Amino acid sequence: MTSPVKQPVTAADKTFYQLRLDIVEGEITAGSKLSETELSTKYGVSRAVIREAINRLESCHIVERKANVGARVVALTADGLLALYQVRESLEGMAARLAAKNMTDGEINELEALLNSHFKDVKQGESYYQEAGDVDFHYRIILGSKNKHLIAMLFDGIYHLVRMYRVQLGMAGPRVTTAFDEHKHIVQAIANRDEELAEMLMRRHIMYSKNNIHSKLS
Amino acid sequence: MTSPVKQPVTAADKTFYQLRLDIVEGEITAGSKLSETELSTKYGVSRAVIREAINRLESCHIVERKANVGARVVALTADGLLALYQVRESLEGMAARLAAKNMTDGEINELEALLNSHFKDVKQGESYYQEAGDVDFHYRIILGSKNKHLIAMLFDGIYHLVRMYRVQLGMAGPRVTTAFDEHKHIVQAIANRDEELAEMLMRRHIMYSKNNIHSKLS
DNA sequence: ATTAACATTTTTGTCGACAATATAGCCGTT
DNA sequence: AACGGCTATATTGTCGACAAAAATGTTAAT
Repeated sequence: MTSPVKQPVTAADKTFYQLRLDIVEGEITAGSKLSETELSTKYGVSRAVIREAINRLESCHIVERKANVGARVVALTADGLLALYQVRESLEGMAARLAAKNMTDGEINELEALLNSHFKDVKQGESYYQEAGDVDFHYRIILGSKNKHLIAMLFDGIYHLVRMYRVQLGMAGPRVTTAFDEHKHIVQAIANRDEELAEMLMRRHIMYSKNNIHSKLS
Repeated sequence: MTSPVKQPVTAADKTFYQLRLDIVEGEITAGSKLSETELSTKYGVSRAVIREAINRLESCHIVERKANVGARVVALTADGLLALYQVRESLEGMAARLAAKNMTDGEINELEALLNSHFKDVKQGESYYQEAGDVDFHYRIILGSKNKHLIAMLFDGIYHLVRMYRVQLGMAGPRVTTAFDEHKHIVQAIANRDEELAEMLMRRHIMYSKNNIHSKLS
């Protein structure tokens, strides 16, 4: 299988990834203006590649641009986070449904193995599960949907924005113990090829996550 | 209310809209290669603006680009259409749910009025309902969700692709008579603020549409 | 005849400069 | 002092040219 994370080949690619990283990780602060000339000197490339990178960031809804004025990093608001999670609930719910339909038995076995390894970590009190494990879990289910559009929307769009909120509003990772059980039930539904249940459980899982985060904001 | 269809201001904007139109309407045939120099002479603009237009088309998944090779218009396949409708079912279902929650009473009244005017047209055997009416109906519900991401994904992404399939695979418009009843029930659910039902009916409505189209393909 | 390597040509990627537009500051008027 | 218009300045939009990479065509060797 070809890795879904394609590595940059052109300068505009590299600049795009770097710029996105710097924004998501908060080095370039939310709401700030993106000056093309300034960035071109900072990243050591021409204005043309900066423009292309900014255009792509605009398509991801990470920056907003006004014609003849310039681009700004999006502002982070509670409403924005809510809207994001509404979309995520919808798309990942569908992803779980399609995964129950389209994942191979081998892929499901791998998913179960992944979950077992997480279980051991959680039991030992390790924090590994906190970030990468959760992402990996959702990652595989989304890929398991085998739906190109779904995969692109979530990986290229939603996930970076969600991470941006997580990092910059200083939220902790996913709720470790309870989330693990939810993951377990989702995998069970997928293994049983129960599309309806898989979607429903995934949606509830994300709703819980949303409520958890929303409570920390207000 | 400010119109959600923003008009082009810069040359790159205009070229992007024109190019998208030419592709969706089939003047530039699906699967064909997009030569930057060729297009720049054809549209009478510099290669830079063509490049920007192509980049934006790539973000919409209307063209695919390989680094150092070029861009091609996407190929239309039955699987691709299926994937599209899966996403559409998910997103528009959520849009209906959110519309039931967030639309104002005034907006709902307008929606009902729109449906009534369609009803008269359908009764008189007019074909107005065929295309624009259906689009307008879905349009308003999506806007009624008040969710920025949802609106952008559907309007900028999915809808143009769906139309591209419709036009180029020579499908007729929506199923007039039965679809009308489905629309009516969806509006009823929204007027009753029944989020659950609104989502479910919208999903079924799109599923029927998918099945209708899929049967014509095979 | 097929293949491999090389040279040629075409196409994309990148750059710096110019043109057009918006922003900011200044001046004069009321 | 406040407001309106004007000028200056800075930033974005567009262009043509150069560099780099891939595709094509040609030649030579097996």
